[in-house]
Amino acid sequence: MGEADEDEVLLNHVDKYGSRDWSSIRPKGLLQRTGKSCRLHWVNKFRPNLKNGCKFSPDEERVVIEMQAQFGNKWAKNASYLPGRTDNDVKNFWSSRQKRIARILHSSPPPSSKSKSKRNQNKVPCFHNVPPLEIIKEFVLYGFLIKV
DNA sequence: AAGCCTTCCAACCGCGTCATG
DNA sequence: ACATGACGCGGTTGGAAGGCT
Repeated sequence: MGEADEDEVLLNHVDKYGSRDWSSIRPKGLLQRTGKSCRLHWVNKFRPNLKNGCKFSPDEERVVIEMQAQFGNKWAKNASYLPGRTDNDVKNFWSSRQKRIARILHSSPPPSSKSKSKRNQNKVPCFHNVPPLEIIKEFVLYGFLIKV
């Protein structure tokens, strides 16, 4: 079954049974995926009013930063303040932003994130590849974070 | 043109919580 | 009260795509 077919089955199922009945999908033989996997896929791709494929606006970035400062890594909660964004979206956004800041500040990346490519391990972070405006922006945002 | 590097995104995994029997 | 199964969340990983050297 192709990916498009799987999506169609998933959408039909949600249409019929709603977005809370995930465990019955596999037993019914509709899909080989677990209910958990189906739910995640639906939430991240098909949930109504999703902003698919567009980058975070400056306003959205600001909200993420403010909410993260207020609630911490409560991505589902933080995402609830961003219409059309999922917890995964917010989490991914924050994670890549943290890596960028860590690189800019010459500090090592977060220890928990296992570097996926060994070739990056010896690379010294530097400003050379970062556009000046980006550096300023990140420092402004980082300064805001420290202050909060 | 080719290889390297970064970023973005989708998905998996483990754990906590909640509902049900 | 307890066991079990399902859902939801947060951390993490891996691949694709595009930019850079």
